Amino acid sequence: MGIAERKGRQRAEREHRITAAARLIAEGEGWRAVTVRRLAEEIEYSQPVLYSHFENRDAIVAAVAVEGFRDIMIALQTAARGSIDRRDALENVALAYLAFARGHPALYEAMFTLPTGLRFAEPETKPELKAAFDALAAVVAPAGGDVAVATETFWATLHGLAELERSGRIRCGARAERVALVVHGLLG
Amino acid sequence: MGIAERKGRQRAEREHRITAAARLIAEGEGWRAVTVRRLAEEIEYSQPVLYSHFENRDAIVAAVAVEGFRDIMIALQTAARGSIDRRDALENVALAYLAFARGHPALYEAMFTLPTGLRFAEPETKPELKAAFDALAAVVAPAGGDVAVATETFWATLHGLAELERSGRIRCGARAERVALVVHGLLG
DNA sequence: CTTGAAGATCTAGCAACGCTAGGTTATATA
DNA sequence: TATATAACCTAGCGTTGCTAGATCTTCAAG
Repeated sequence: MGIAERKGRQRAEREHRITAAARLIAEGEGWRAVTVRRLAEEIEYSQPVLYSHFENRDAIVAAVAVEGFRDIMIALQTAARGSIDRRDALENVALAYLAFARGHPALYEAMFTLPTGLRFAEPETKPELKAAFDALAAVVAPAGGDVAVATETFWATLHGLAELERSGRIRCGARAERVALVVHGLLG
Repeated sequence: MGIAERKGRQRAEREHRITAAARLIAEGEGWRAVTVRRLAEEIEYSQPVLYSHFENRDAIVAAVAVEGFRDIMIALQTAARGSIDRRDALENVALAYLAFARGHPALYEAMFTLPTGLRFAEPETKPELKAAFDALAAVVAPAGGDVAVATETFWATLHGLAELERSGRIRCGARAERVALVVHGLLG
């Protein structure tokens, strides 16, 4: 009776094709180009099929965002692993964070600025979000003091830098200096 | 021949009524409720009239955003003026910034996350944006070091804190601790 | 005062959007 | 082979941003 399993697998694969298409289109033409009609055409099904996978368009964006949190966690952990000391780790993680935001702007937009209903610090918080936060906390932790507060502040700084860089409101050329300043503030 | 002036004044006033209506609706029901039809109804003109004032809907959002930069500049200057020393000034300005974002979420959204084409550090940068940046720089400046870099970093941190608070991703209860940490990092 | 050009405004409509009701086809079970 | 169920599609509703073309108003020249 593996027939139900097969159906389940096919369904999951189709769902993945939806988010993959959304991500691809968004990265190439912006989220405005990601319409339900376009996605339906892309996966070669009619529109109502999408609504059997996701409650609405925002839920599709949210699904992509969750994928993004998985990706950024890996990027941050990799950056942390290849570091020699604490200062180096903080700097590498910060630069990796900014590089991620710059390298996948549409993905980052889904994660932070588009209206997905993703929450933190709540019962139904997705494990992917928690894991990404922990990846940051692991680098901040050795400072002593309140780790949660320090991690939140570090994260906010990185997010702000990423956003203001993306919107062209701070000079991209001064990135290294700003990161150095942030790391100095955290260590001093 | 004050007739042309009168027409100009009336036009300017009508334009202001558009942005005022947009701001009001956005603050009350979110930017999704701010449609061109709705605004037209609000000012009691037909839709095409709006397009004689603004190129498209985004330009209306951008106009509101510019108003927002004027407002936040005033808020920051006021906070700075009522401070006794540098540490106090930094803390007051930071808290005022976060309070502004929290108090006018739709306005702040227009300023930072909605797709207006507002740029900084470019020839056509609006004076309102520059002034708001300078209001921050004035508090950061006495630190020594590269003022521009320090201001950009301070601003990014505040923006990140505002955004992550708004989206419920960091605990609002720990706001004061985070601000204290930021100020400490800047002074140390 | 009339007339005609210029400007201001509106009506009506296009294409595209998110989303859904209801009918149709395919599939598994009896 | 018949039937119930699941899967899927067609067609359409209401709304959106935006615009072409018609209409009405204003003002200067004859």
